Amino acid sequence: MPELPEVEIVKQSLIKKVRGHKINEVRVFNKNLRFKLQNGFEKFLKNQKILNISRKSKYIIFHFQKEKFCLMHLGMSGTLHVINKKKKLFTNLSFYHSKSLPKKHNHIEFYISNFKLVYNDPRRFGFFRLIKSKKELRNYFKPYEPEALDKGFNINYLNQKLKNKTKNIKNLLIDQYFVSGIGNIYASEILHYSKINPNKKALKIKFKEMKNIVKFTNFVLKKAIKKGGSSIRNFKNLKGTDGNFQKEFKVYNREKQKCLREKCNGVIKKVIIGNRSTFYCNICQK
DNA sequence: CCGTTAACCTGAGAGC
DNA sequence: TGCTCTCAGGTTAACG
Repeated sequence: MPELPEVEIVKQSLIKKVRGHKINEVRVFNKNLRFKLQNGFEKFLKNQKILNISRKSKYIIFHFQKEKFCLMHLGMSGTLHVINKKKKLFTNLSFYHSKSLPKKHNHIEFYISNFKLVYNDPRRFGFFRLIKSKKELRNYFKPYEPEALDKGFNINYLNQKLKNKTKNIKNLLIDQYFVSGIGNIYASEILHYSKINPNKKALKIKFKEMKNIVKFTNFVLKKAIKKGGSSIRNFKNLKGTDGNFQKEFKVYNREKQKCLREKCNGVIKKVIIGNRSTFYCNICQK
């Protein structure tokens, strides 16, 4: 479920909670996630000190000593829960939250200091990947350049790349190999700010519209981070409180409601593009 | 090579 | 209550 802003909030929470700590033990209950956990997963992580946690597009990166890393992708339903050893303190500290400690779908437990970090994922679309060198890390993320917030995602990049693309701009924005970090919610939001119809062919995008895509991608994603991400189901931060950006959606989940653009009398439409729900105003998005 | 579709999974919520 | 149906913030193999 999380897109770049939500993953960023998870990263910030993890830094506060686990940076500098050692992983004492790892227990795996189900290794069949989106991809099967690599052999020796537990052994690789045991006794590793977590030097830092960073984020690239929708990935969390755990940094260990001797240039070892572990990537974590939350897929659609991956959540992390901090559980203190005394059971009564179990529920509050969760990066994603459920009203009580999830009983099902706890697939991995990381024993850290005096608590455990639990990876829960009902749909099992999330995955982990062990990385054994800086070079391997660089290579892994090469196809995901540029990230939406990188300087490389700029007007020149779009100008060069869009002219031979026949597919629609909305599908292109959520294509992680074109630009990484944008998902289904923020693609609709960015295109509304940019006044571009999501069905518009990429090669028909004008120079001025490209400028808007760059500008509003930055604007929307950064504002979403500032607001703590979007909580439309159960996304919570470390303190167990909601993000607030869902209150600022211009189009997402607003089918049949009035367009919020000033002086626009449009009504938000919902269409399916590439199997995903897409929201837009057919008056001000051309 | 490119673009599109279906598949991978489970659970929440709507409608009846 | 309970059944059936649709939908979900992601990724990618397979197809034409």
